[in-house]
Amino acid sequence: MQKTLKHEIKADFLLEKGMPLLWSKGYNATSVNDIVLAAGVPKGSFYFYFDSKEDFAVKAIDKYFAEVAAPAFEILEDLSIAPRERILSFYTYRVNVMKDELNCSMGCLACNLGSEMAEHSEKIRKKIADKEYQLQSKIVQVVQEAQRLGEISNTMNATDLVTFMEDAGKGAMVTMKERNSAYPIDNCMNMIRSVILK
Amino acid sequence: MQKTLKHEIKADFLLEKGMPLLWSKGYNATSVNDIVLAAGVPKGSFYFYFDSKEDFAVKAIDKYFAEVAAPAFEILEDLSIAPRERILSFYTYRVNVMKDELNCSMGCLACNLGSEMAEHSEKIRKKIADKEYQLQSKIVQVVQEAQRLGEISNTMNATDLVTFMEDAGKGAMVTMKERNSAYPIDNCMNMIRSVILK
DNA sequence: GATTACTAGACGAGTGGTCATATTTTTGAA
DNA sequence: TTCAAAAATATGACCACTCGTCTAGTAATC
Repeated sequence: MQKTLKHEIKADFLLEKGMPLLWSKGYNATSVNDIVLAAGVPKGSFYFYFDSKEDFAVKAIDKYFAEVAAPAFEILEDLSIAPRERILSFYTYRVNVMKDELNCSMGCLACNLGSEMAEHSEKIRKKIADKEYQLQSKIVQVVQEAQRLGEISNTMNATDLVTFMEDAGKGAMVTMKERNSAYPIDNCMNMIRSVILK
Repeated sequence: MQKTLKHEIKADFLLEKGMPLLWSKGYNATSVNDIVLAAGVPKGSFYFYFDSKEDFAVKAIDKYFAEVAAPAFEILEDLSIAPRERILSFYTYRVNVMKDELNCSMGCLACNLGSEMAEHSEKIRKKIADKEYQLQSKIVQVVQEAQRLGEISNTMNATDLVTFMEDAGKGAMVTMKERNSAYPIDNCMNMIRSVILK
């Protein structure tokens, strides 16, 4: 089917209304009905704009990285700031976004869907793995730059370091949801600052 | 209802057969039917042994910590090993258990359910938070002991350190599932050894 | 015969997804 | 500029199925 501009705009509207549901309730707990209700659109229209619920989720992940994660990317690329400070500022931004969301309860869409769906949907798993790889590559570049400048010890492999930081952040988000507390991500931030990036 | 021994045994049998499903497929993707089918028990019986599916999950978490996590606890308490080595050995054991499970795809039951259900079921959230707190407390004790002996730097607060390690492990498990690879947990283990516990 | 242990099967609600039909928009020749 | 034909979009009833739960009943035990 040929996709017109109008088609794309309305599909995006569905995504805009449905993404928060997917984000906070997860894949299985969010029904197609919930999504069309939130968007004020008849049920039948959903399948005019998306092949399936799975297709919707994949596109929601795209949108999440394109919109929610985009401002964080910009920080990483701001050459007016020293590399190490850029990374810290990047993480601080992400932490603040998370804290703003509904009492620290939503976490990260990609992380949530990854944990819930990685085993059950290859399409979703691949999309998340792909997007996270892109994100990680950018961070690695900045870390390497910081290492070259001597801002960060260069005894560690940059990829290993970044993987570890990202994983720590992911886990901290899960714990945050389990405890209804911001302590895990604050602690994670402190640790990254004082133990990892030095 | 008065619970007889027989009742308890059969309930435990249901848990034994159902826990792996909950573990690998998650809460929403595991139906009561799946559970009774796996146990070869009539569907109607399920609600004779459990109040609800949620109740089943809570008890499965109990069983998980009591049985799957128990051998790891013993390592932590083995006074014949020096504290720092005890912690490393404790984490190594957990990593190996995870690697054995179905191509690194199952992760940790508590972590999985926490991520999926913390927002939707207060009972499940509390049970997980409670069990993880107990686990964390034990690790903290050993870390403090290692700090007292000078095996680990005592500049960091032990609770913060352990929270960070646990979170890093949790996140590494999610990434492991997303990538179908053991690298994240191996990397996490190396980082704990060479960066955190020193 | 009374009490307890257990179970079959049905219940209503909800699922993702389909489809025939209705409406709107676009098109292009008169 | 008009207007019908064609394409795009909208709609909600409907499908077959699964869900968690419960009730009414059978089987076992005392």
